[in-house]
Amino acid sequence: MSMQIAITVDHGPAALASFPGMPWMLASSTAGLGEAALAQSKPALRFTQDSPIYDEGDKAKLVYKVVSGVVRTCKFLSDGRRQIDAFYGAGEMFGLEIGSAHRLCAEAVSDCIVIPYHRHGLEQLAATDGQFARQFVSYAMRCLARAQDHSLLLGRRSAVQKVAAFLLDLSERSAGDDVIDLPMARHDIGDYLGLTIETVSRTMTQLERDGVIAMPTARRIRLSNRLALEDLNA
Amino acid sequence: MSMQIAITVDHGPAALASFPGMPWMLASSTAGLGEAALAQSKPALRFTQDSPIYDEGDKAKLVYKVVSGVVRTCKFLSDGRRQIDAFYGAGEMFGLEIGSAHRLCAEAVSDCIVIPYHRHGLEQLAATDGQFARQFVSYAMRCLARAQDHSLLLGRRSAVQKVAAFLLDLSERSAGDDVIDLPMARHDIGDYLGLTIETVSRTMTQLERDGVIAMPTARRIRLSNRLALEDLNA
DNA sequence: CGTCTCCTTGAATTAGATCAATATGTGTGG
DNA sequence: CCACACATATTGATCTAATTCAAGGAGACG
Repeated sequence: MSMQIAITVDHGPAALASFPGMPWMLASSTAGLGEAALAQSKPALRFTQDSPIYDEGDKAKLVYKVVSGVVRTCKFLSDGRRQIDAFYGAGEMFGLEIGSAHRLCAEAVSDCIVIPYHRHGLEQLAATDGQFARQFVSYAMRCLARAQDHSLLLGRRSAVQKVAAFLLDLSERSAGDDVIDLPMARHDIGDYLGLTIETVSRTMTQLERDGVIAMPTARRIRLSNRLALEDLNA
Repeated sequence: MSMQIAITVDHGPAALASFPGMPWMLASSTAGLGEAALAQSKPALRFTQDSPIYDEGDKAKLVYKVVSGVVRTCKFLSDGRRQIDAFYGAGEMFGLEIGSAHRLCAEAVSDCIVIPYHRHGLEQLAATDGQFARQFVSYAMRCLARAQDHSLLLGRRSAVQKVAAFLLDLSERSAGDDVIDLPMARHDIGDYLGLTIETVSRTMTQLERDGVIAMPTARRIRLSNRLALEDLNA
């Protein structure tokens, strides 16, 4: 079911600035100039778990920012298998494209709220505001760095190394907390790491047996031995 | 051996514009404004096969454009294994970073000539010239798209699919020619696709047996049945 | 003509996938 | 609150694609 309800959310400058871990523009620099105009371009949208936000090939007229929840971008193969390209959490942007169409699809991992912006508006703003444009580039380059790291992970690492890196990455994203609440299912983790759910599960129980992590519940992970996790990836 | 000789090459606007398949700026838009200033910032450099251009962690003060030959960017793991992130051919740029240091190392796949530009100069130009800045973003986004495709390839494809996709990509880069002259060794192909040299070799001979490709020599591939190759990836 | 590097091929091994079953929730209606 | 259905997660038993280990070829170059 593709539940998509337009709701009213305060997303003026103040609200935007309050999102934690803001990785991108719209936070500080352009609070005066573009912010207001852009923020009011569209109401926030709510998506229920697993509902599509846009599909591969859809016209890419909007760019999104996550307010709450988690979004995944992915591609499907003809045989139904899926590769998840990235997860996006609160404050992160997704959906920006170089061409006219989306190259990946986006789906709600959990129930989530996102704010859509007109891509055209962003581009115009970037064209007139130099500082904004620089943040634009910076954002793209950071995405690129992430994608490169992901490639390295997928190409030359064992299942344990992949899972370890994934957990460390998640921990880092939640301010380095040792306890992680996984917003996504094993299936998602597998499709992100290029593994099956069974291998993900087995690997995690093995890490638990080795005392490297603890799993109070399937969705809650405690990094009991962060050093050991880091050592796995060298 | 790290052979790196400064040589004099005509790389003024005319020479630059003549590189085929120019994927980036400096070609058309800024021929008047920034081009001349940037082009004269440094003499072209020659690197011999397998010599390093920069290392992971080096200060990223320069950005490079390939004049001739092929360059690879890669990361090394503690166990000595290597993941090649990308290959860059004539006219392509590499070495642009978001932070102060290079996140990958760059090496000459074949003997090659590259032109270094001052990153600072590019950034300044981007700050003053809107059109240049837009091409800058466009370049970063295209790199991102490539990296995402690469992730998909590494995560969820079999050896044959990887090799097939690689050959098709190479062909596309050389204007869709059915005959490809591989500039890189099997080792490089393996490290790019997340496979061993043996698997790359076996896979290619299998493709040859199936009549999908022909290999007059190890480094020359003819795509005899492009359709079959494309079908492999669906 | 030998040496070195790169490529191919073969046999044995293994990490991870697949197939199949059981467990652990989690929400629903009685 | 319990019983049931349904999702998601774990665990076990094979199977297989790709790696690893080990020889041979085939060019390139002095």
